Amino acid sequence: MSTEKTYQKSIKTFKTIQLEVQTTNQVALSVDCVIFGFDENKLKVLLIRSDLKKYLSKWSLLGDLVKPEEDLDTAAYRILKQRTGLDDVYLEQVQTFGKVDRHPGGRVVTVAFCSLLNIQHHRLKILEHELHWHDVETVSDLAFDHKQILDTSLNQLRKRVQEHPLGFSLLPSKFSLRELQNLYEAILNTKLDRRNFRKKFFAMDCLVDINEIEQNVPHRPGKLYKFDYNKFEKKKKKKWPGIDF
Amino acid sequence: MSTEKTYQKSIKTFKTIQLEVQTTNQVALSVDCVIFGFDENKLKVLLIRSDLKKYLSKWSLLGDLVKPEEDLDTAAYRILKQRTGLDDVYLEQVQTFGKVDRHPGGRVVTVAFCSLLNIQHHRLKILEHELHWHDVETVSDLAFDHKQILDTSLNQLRKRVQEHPLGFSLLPSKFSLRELQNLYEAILNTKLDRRNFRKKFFAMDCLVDINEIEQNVPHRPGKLYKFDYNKFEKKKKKKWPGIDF
DNA sequence: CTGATATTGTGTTTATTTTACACAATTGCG
DNA sequence: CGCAATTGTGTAAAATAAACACAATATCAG
Repeated sequence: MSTEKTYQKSIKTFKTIQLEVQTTNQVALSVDCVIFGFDENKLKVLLIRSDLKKYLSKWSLLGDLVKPEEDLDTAAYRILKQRTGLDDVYLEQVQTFGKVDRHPGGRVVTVAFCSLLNIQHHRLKILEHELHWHDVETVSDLAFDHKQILDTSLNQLRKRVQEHPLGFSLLPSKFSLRELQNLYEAILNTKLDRRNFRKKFFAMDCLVDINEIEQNVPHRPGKLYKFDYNKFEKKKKKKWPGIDF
Repeated sequence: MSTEKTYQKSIKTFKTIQLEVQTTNQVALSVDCVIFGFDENKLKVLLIRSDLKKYLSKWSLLGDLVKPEEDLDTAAYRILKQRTGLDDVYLEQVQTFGKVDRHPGGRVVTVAFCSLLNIQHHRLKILEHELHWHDVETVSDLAFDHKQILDTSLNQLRKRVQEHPLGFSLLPSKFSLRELQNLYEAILNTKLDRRNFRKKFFAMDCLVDINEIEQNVPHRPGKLYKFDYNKFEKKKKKKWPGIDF
């Protein structure tokens, strides 16, 4: 069942239970997943059409109520699995949004999760629903407070991707350095110096040359690499405390 | 399932759904505050004795259920106000903890907040309750999953304090450079080079010399400074995107 | 009041990291 | 076979971070 439908269901009964809620101090709790992808050199986010009356025709994040016997991250993984068929993706809690009036149907506190996945691997299940990948740079006007949640998640992603090797989840297992750079430029929304970028990653010694090259490019083809997590771990610098204002 | 179908179902099974919503889609939500202080050159955390039977004699964070008409941060501020009498402290959401079995009394999801306050200013109200400041380095064996919450909060504090001028909330408004360095060393649990530390802060141009010196120290007294947030904002470096593995 | 003790205040040198930048080599295509 | 596009490569300059020592000033003990 989609988030919206579940929401609706609980909303229908909201007024009746409101008194009870107030006396028991309980609230509805949901999880919303900000699912990032990378395609056509753009950072994308996966959205679904809201079927809530108030938000008719608006797009929203993928979410659902948390079940009573379900951990938060379990709920997030469940949503990912239901929507994309995937269960081995990167997933991380972002923040919790709990403004009293954030949901038109009543008090629903939501825990936002961020996940990264490779669009190429999961095209199939997407078309079944009213699901679409949206260019993050042009998204606006989402349902609920989902724009705020997206912005927060994107900011966090920008920060974390500079310190942790998250980006590789968004790429095919074989990739060229140009693709890698395009990814970073898309996430950070900036231009990076090509030579320094290459130098940085080669110095990390975490890219394995697999002796293949790009195919069907109208120019000199680049070499393909894969990411070696173990090598990365060994080489990454231990950041010891300084002040970095 | 279509919206219409959902609607019909909710009508037909109204009472069932009402019960279901109440028992399956709602959880208790609490806020726990990790309140850091700084005294005797140690980083401290404010804890209260748990009154839960299962956790008798154990210490726990300061928390309370979120009220149905209360925003999350409002709840956190309320707890701070109740416990310390303070309402102008630094407060930031850390993370949400929602393991199904984290609370022995049933499902309680908790949103952790971190706050920083100056112990000197708030000694008075502390003694009224079973409240104590504990050295963070030696805390262990807290009630619930509060040790995990503390660890997570401390890690986040360590990270943020290196990028933002949070530390000043923990100091008196007038402080010596030695006190400032002791604070950073306590938070980061490390030793810093004194000359480089001073150089760093003076280069930031955010410390105002107030022409006073320490009193009653058995050695050459240091000058006292106060922190100027506006100057800090102007001077802080714009961190432009790089990769920093 | 004098010497012992403790800590402040201060600059320079070296090493490391980051930035800026240009040209030859390889492929596809017409 | 020449044109267009992009890869692959290195070095010099600039900025930042790290290491490090000694004179000045206060309290305290006698």
